[in-house]
Formats: sequence, structure tokens, C-alpha cells
Amino acid sequence: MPRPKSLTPEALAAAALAVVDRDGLPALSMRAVATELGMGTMSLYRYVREKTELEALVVDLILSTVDTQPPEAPWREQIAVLVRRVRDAVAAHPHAIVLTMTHRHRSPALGRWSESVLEVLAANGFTGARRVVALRALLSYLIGAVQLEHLGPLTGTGTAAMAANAEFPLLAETARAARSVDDGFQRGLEVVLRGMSEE
Amino acid sequence: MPRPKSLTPEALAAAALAVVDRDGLPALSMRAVATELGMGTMSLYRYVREKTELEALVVDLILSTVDTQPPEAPWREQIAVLVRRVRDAVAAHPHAIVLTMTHRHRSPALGRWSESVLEVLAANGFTGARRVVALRALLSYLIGAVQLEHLGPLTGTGTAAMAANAEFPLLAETARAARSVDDGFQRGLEVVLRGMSEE
DNA sequence: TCGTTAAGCGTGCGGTGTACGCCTACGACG
DNA sequence: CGTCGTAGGCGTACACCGCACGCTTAACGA
Repeated sequence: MPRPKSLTPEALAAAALAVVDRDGLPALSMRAVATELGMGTMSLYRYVREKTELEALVVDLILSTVDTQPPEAPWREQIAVLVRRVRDAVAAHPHAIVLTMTHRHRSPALGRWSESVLEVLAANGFTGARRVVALRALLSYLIGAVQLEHLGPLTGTGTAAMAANAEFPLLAETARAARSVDDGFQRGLEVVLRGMSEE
Repeated sequence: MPRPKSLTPEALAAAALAVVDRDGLPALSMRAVATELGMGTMSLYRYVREKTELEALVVDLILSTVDTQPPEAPWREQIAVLVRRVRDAVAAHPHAIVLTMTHRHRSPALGRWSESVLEVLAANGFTGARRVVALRALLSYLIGAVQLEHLGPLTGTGTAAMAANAEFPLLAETARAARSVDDGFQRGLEVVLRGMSEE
């Protein structure tokens, strides 16, 4: 048929991601992406029905970089590695984190990842409701911890003011101590893994 | 002094929240809030420097409804109740959840809540890094689980399609099983509490 | 009563997403 | 090789957004 598309969805997503990485999330407009690609704004709508669909494409591009193959290791370490890979992939594009969180459930890449985690769980005695609870706990921790790392409150600008406030002595002390805790993400993940193992 | 303000910040936030609850998050515009209050659009800027500040006000209004007094109970149940109260307050305004997550770190109400949780932890042997890790794990789980409940992927429309896909047999089975698991939030929370206790 | 001060708001600007319809490059076919 | 149908590309336009600016006006202290 006539006039083949000149863009793959990946190329479109890559252009959008480049805009976000360079100029921040508010700069992600249809016009900006079109300019990035050297096309007219409305041309993008040949590839995407609305802007949110473009955003979902960006998210899937980010998440598709994670290797879903579990490493050779004890099962808990297998899961820890898989979780950390997603954390790292998301953290590689800090301006896009809000996007990643709001569109993650439409990403086939995250679906493949979940399937991989479930395989590890299934191979190690997790069945039925217990497996459901385990995946939910892992996903919840992952999603929450990523946002915590990048939007406070233990390390945010907004909380800095609150933590300095004498009204919150424990919060202030905890925020101070948090800065010297190495890899809090990993230690929190171990909490979840330990809790899962003993259900 | 002349001409006292006719609005409290709470009244402003309440009007904005009414708009969001009634018409959804995209309908939250300065013009809509002004109309809700029967004022001119620009009048709002006497109370707020920019729109995000109004959003933060809404979030704090939502979170200020949670009782931060721990109940009489064993300490793990105390924490479970505190966490569940935040979950319920947030879930009461589903259209505002994205807002709540992005502005939570600027909410004094969540600061008071954190302080309260830390008091329970401190009174039960949690100190130093261990207390930091415990709070982070709880907050991460809370934040992530709330989003999981309201944006899939175990119960979302987007994932329904993915779960139906034969490419993801375990995910499909898990999504099916998830629907019959009573109070997955509570069971996931118990995973975290158990993991915390044994660090 | 009057002056001062801040509340309230009308106008306008630069930006957004996207509906609509035209133009045109291309691949298939006679 | 010409021609035609199709779908890619895009220019224009519209409704809406956040908000800068400066005027009008209500309420208090003196």
C-alpha cells in the first residue's frame, strides 16, 4: 500500500523521551516532540490517538530495557535482582518517573517482568492467594519506594523544612539518620522478602 | 487592617476538592474553582501563588482527616490501624489519588502522621537505622499499594487485556485469583510488619 | 469623614491538545 | 510507463489553560 510510515513507535517514543530527559516533563508537548522529529505537530496523530498514548509509549520504552531473565542465584536473590533492575531503569529517567508510575499498568514490558517474577515464585512453593499477596507486596514496595526516593519525604526539599521543625522531633532525627543509611532501597526490600518467606 | 480575607485556606481547598470529586481531576482548573466559589479567577491568587500550591492544599485537606492517635492495642496492630486510616482517607477521593501521591511530601498532616508512627516504633525498640528502614518500608508499601489498588495492574482495565493474553499465563491466573483474595491490602501490610519485626 | 490598604477581578498573552480537511508522495496495477 | 487510490503529512483554527498586570472597590483606623 502507498506511503509507508516513516516512524516506528519506538522512534516516536525515543524522541519524546529525549525531550523529557533534556527539558523536563512539563516540556513534553506534542509540538515539542514534533519539532524534535522535524515533522508537523499533527503528523504525530497518525501514530497515536492522544497524548496519553504517547506517554504510555515512553513508559514502555523505559521499562523494556529491563532484563527479565532471573540470574543464577537463590530465589530471594533472584527476585531482589529483578526488582532492582526495574528500580534502576526507572531511576535512569528521573524526569519521567511520574509518567512511569501513572502508565505502568499499560506497559507490556512490565507484564513480561511480572510474569518472570511469578515464575520464580511459582518455582519456590508460592501458589494461590499466597502468590497473589507476594506479588502485590513486591509491586507495592517497588512502586512506593521509587517514588519515595525521588519525591521525599525522607529526602525531599519540602520535608527538609518540616524536618527542621521542632514540632516533629522524631521525624527530624529520622530524616537526618536516613542520609547515612546505605542503600535503604535494598534494606526495605529485604524486609518485604523476609515477610513473604514466613507467611 | 482593611478588607479581611473572605476565604480560609480550608474553604479554598474544600471547593477545589468538590470540583475534583464531582468532575474528575482534569476538570480542576483555576477557573472551575473560582466558579465553584462564585469569585473571579484571579482572586484565587490572593490565597495561592500557583496552581500546584492549591493542589497541595487539597492534599493536605484530605490527609488532615486521618486520626493520628494510635489505638490501644499491641504495637503492630497500632501501626496497622494508622496505615489503614491513611489508606481509607486517600481512597475516599479516588479522583485525587494522583494528586495525593505527588504532593504528599508537602503535607503537614502526613508529617504529623509520620511522627506518630515513629513514636510507636521508638516505644518498641526501633532506633537508628532500623527505625529509618521500618518507616521507609511502611511508607513505600502504603504509597505503592494505594496506587496498585486504583491503577491496576492486578485489577485495572489495561491489565485485563494483558491478563487475558495467553502470553502471560501466570499473570492471568494471578489476576483471576486476586479478585477473590479478601483485603489484599491488609495481608500485604502484614508481610511488611512481619519482615520489620525480625530484622 | 476620609485616607490607606489589601481584596477582588477584567483583560490579555502565550501556551496547550486536538478536530478538520487539504495536499501529496508513494506502491500497485493496467 | 502512466495513472490512480490510498494513506501519510500537515496548516489552520478553536476552546481551554495558567497566570502577569493593573484597575476598582470594600472595609477598617484615625
